[in-house]
Amino acid sequence: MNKAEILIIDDEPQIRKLLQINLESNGYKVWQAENGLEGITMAANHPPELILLDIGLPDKSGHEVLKELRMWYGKAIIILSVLDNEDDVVQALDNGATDYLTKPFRTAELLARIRASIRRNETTELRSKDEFDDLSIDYAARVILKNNEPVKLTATEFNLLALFTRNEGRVLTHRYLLKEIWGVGYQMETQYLRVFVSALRKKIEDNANRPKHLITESGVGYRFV
Amino acid sequence: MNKAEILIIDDEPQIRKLLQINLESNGYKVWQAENGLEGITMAANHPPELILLDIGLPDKSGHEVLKELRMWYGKAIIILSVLDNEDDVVQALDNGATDYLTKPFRTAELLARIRASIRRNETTELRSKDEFDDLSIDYAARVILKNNEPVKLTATEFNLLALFTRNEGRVLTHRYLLKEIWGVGYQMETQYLRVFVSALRKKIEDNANRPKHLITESGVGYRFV
DNA sequence: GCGCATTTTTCCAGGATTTTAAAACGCGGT
DNA sequence: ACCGCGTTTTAAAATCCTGGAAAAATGCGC
Repeated sequence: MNKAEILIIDDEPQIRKLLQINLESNGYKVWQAENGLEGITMAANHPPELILLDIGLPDKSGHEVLKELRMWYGKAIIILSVLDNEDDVVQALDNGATDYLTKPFRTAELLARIRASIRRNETTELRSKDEFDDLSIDYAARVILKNNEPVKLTATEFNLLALFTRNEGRVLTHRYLLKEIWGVGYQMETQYLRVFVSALRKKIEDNANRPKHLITESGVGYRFV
Repeated sequence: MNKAEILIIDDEPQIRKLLQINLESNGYKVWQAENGLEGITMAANHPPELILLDIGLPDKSGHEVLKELRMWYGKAIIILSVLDNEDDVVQALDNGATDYLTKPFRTAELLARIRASIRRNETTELRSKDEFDDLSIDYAARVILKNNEPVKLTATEFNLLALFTRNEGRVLTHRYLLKEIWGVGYQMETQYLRVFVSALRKKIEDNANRPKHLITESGVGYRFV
């Protein structure tokens, strides 16, 4: 088998070095980033088979990085952390981490967990970019182009649109959209959706009164076409 | 969503009880087996969404059970063990275990790892669709195609049609249809059905006067063919 | 603390869907 | 051919849902 590529995102050079030696001697190709932003960029330019992510990064919390990666990166992300806090573990796993290991970790176990994660990769495939007619969306860079012109969206607007484009053609119910963007507990706040869908239509539709992308399914939800 | 089913294979009754209480209070349906053989049989007769497997079983070593299960069982298997032996972890993961937790485990973490594992199960599942002659229905996307052209249905119309297609060939009584779509208390409102069946026929039949899909069973109900 | 961008609330008009009511139809029996 | 009965169709009224505008609250960077 040819070398699987692994990206390490960790601010401690010693840890990176240690991981690099272990991984390379087991036939992996290793890339390194020393903070979250760099890691996201590298992953976007050259998506690896697996990401090892330290949760205690200097620029962004590892949880933030994890969430951003998970918007478009479908393969394995293993969290490494000095924290053995149960809340962190739960939060990371619920944000889409594949596994969570506490430092110091046992090398053979880490390698086995890496093998297990890569083995299960094949099924999931997410794109980091999408094109729809006059729209293009880059999930990693969080950039939208309409007729090749950049469109400025707020954070919530982008998240909502990304959720739609990831589910092209499907009806997404009000409950589902609210749960995904605002979290459980907001599932009754349908007025939020109206406001934000309306804002999105103004920005991405040729004619917001006659939307061709964001279609309302009365009584159910919305659909992106 | 309906309850995911989890099978516990563990010889210690206290552990099974503890797991059962935790899992059931989190909305899972729990099955139990007290040894490897029984576990394999139960999993074969009624494949669960996830298996919790103790590695220290009396009849076979848990590693054996794991290998046998993996010959045909594709979904998540989480290993629970009192052993914190690195070799056991590595062996289990390399034999196809989804995860490995050491007893005593933290409950919230176990639940999070279960959620993560079940989530991965789902992504590999196919989208539920049905095809009937000139009609195709995608339940998740809420899309109907007639001769490959999308047909616009209102929420109630779609729900009603989906109920019919899920029960192809069967006569559904007026009472049953009304209960499923409008709820108990509407079982006398046969008018509603007549109005909506008529609307559906206009949209999905070639000739609404001579329906080939939505057949009237006079005095009883309707049948989808 | 101030100013700006964004998110959360509120309100109401207009639109779409569901409900209600009534008329038209089809079919078997006489 | 006519009647009766259940079904289908139509169209109105009632209800519910959505979109727009804009004020209030919040968060964020300086």
